[in-house]
Amino acid sequence: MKIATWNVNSLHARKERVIAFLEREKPDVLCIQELKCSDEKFPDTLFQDMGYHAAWHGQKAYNGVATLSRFPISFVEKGPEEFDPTFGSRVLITEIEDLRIINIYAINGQEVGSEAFQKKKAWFEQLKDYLLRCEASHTPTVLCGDFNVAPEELDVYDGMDRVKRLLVSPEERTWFRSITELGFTDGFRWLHPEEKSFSWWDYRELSFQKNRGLRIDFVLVSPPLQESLQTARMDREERKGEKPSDHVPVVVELDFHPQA
DNA sequence: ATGGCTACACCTTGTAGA
Repeated sequence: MKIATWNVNSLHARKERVIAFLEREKPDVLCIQELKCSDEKFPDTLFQDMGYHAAWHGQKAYNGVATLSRFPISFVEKGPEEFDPTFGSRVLITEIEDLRIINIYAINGQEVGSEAFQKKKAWFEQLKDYLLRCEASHTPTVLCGDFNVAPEELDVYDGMDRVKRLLVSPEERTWFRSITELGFTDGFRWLHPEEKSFSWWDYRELSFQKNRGLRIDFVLVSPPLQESLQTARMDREERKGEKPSDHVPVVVELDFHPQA
């Protein structure tokens, strides 16, 4: 199975790129974040015509997550009960046979110590509560999306201005670890323990050209899937050319076949 | 010290992103 996660920063603005990505990579599953699109405007027929089943949890202007799958989706849950609905459309659960896909878009947090930062903390606690309830560690589960945390120094460009501590603060890294400590393996890091490779670059200050990026997008897998990890990479090409998202897809291949 | 890009909305100015 080839599984990709991509924060597209507006599905409408990125439509052509998403189509081209699906045609080029042919992932079995694509988890999309930051749709910035209401449920009514989600282009489900477009994806149907391309051979993808889709589930989506949209919201006007902000947030929004969608999961596309070449396999039929047998279960859909939007923003499980653990999550405060005022935090926006940020979590979408789908099941493909015995495989559970948890597609997430973490709260950004705006500034360390701010009110939004406290919401980010609460959101991670809610995620942990949900993962415990659904016993994610004991079943084949993929937890992927935009975590808005760069968990290790290897995930941060050299010389980052640490006055701006958001995404790299010790607090946020603790929240990230509280999730991985449930038994999840970071697919990219597991396969590439020394590689400094990023999934996001700021639009400003020629950050991509200078490779001043962060790794904040992840495909995490539960223990039953860890040994099935085959390949993982950042689709860096997606940050080039006209109108890119500020994030690139993370693409992971698993030696796993969903079974009823 | 600030703003720097991009996208969206209550759309020429504010908000949020990361």
